[in-house]
Amino acid sequence: MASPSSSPAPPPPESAPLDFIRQIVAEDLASGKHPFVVTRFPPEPNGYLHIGHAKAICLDFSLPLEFPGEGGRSRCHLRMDDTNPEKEEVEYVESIKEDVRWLGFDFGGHFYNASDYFDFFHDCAVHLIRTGKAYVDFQSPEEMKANRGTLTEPGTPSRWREATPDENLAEFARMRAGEYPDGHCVLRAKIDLASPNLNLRDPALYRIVHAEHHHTGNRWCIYPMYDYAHPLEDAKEEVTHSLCTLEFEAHRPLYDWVIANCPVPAKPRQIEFAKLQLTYTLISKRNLRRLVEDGVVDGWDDPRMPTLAALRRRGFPPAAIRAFCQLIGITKFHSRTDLGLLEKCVRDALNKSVPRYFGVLRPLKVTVTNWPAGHVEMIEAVNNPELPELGSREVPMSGELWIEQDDFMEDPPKEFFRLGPGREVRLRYAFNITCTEVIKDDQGRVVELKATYDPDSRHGGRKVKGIIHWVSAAHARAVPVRLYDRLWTVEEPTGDVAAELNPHSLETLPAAMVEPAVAAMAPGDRCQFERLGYFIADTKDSRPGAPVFNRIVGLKDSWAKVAAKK
RNA sequence: UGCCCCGUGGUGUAAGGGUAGCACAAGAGAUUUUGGUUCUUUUAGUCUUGGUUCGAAUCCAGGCGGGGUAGCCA
Repeated sequence: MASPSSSPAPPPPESAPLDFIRQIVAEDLASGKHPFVVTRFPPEPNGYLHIGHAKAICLDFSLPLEFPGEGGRSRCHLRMDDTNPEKEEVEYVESIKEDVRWLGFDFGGHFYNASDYFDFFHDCAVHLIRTGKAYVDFQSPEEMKANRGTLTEPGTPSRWREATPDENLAEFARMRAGEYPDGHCVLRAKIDLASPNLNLRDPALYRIVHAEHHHTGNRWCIYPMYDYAHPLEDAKEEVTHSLCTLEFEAHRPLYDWVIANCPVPAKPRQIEFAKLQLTYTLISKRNLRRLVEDGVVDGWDDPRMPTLAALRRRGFPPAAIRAFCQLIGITKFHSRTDLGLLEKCVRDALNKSVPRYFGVLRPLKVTVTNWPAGHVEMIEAVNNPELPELGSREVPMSGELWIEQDDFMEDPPKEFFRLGPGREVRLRYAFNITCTEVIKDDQGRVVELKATYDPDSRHGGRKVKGIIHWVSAAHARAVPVRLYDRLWTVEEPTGDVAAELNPHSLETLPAAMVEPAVAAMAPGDRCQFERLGYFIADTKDSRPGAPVFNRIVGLKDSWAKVAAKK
């Protein structure tokens, strides 16, 4: 399938100051604590990756590029954290791989599944039981919760807490053998029921789940909990720096406890950073799932979604997302980044890479009354003023044109530089025209303009302030265009669809008029429609010779700002 | 309510005892056959109160504010 081009992440510039995580990594390398670094990106295959994951991916995968270490052995693993058979599906695994590759990162042969370590987890559990550090608890979930205590009071021990290692070993074997139904008992760590950190009040290590696992099938009916499995996964892979988001901070003592009490080949260090939040955007998987299931959007890859699949389809270049992630930095405090910064990164990437064409979104007919009947003139137009090597093309010009409705005002203010009755503007790369007549329909709507052109203005002519784009009506091709806007109307959406959803997040224009060259664009091709914005031929809905366009992002529009002030 | 983490221009972030810097946004101007791009420029900040120090955004204490945390989710 055609997919908007990807490009590998280049080695990063060595100018930016180091964030606190990079400082730690640099120190660990300098001190000789580690000869090279190993990181990992460990998504749970239960949904699609989103822009928040991109922040983590860029961090995890950039570190080995920035700190190659001894013999260039630094690396980043891609690992499916698939310890919950009830939530995970194999189809997500492929989309996750695709998204990581699309972002420009290479995990080489370092693709792993936590479920490949199930035997190891089991052996460690047996070790914990033997050393008296874990026990099988038959309390119901409700009892366990009640006996966990409160924020101010310690928990009370389960009556199974003092069972002997042999008894626990036997019970754990029964759990594993499938002798008990779901929820009948759990394996718990024996740590400290009075700990001020609730995570240390004898946390569950294993639960019984009789469910088929997408990767291990029916081999297991007990599954490890995140807090137990994750440190073991990291240690197994000899990860040096295990980076995760802030909500796992309180879990770190448990992470360290597992590492300290199990026979592991390495001692990874967990470091937490703040997850990404964006204005006008809801990122959490739970919310995205709801939008999809409720039909608010048209699937996980609806271009209004913040999933990587959607951003790809929307036309965001991976390099822009990488640049964005580098710009926002890594910290430990909660913040919310301006969505405009992401869009700015997208514009920057596209400005310097993509050809320009003429396209008229909302066409208004202009008849040039003094144009020689039937005459067609080929006009040379530059493909990208930033990239002279992209050359130029010829655009046909005739006496009947489409221009943008927004480029005409019947009663324009003085700061409006475009067309109005009696006003003169330049048709970009072509001629100056002067509006001589405004034709309206029964309801008083402007339906056509008549104008005269200045034949001497082919390569200059009178200097005018307004320059507009245009398309020859006889040569124009009609294409569907979708204009996307932010999904939410408030800076910090809560997910209240009725109150906060942007009713104009998608506007579909069935027939925009574009110059002939545009019709030849292949799915995934991007361009700028001059003066309007950047567009991509949709990879899903385009047909050969009949592209359907998505607006990636609009151009900066300083006229809109002036107009808004009035 | 306990414990833990965190507070720097509007926003995102540097500086980790010695000139508060950068980017985005906003404003002004220049250039421009895209009201784009580019360039110049202006505005604007260390939560608070004490303490240590010749000197504190930085170290210490209290306060205030924000966040996390009591799944057999991750």
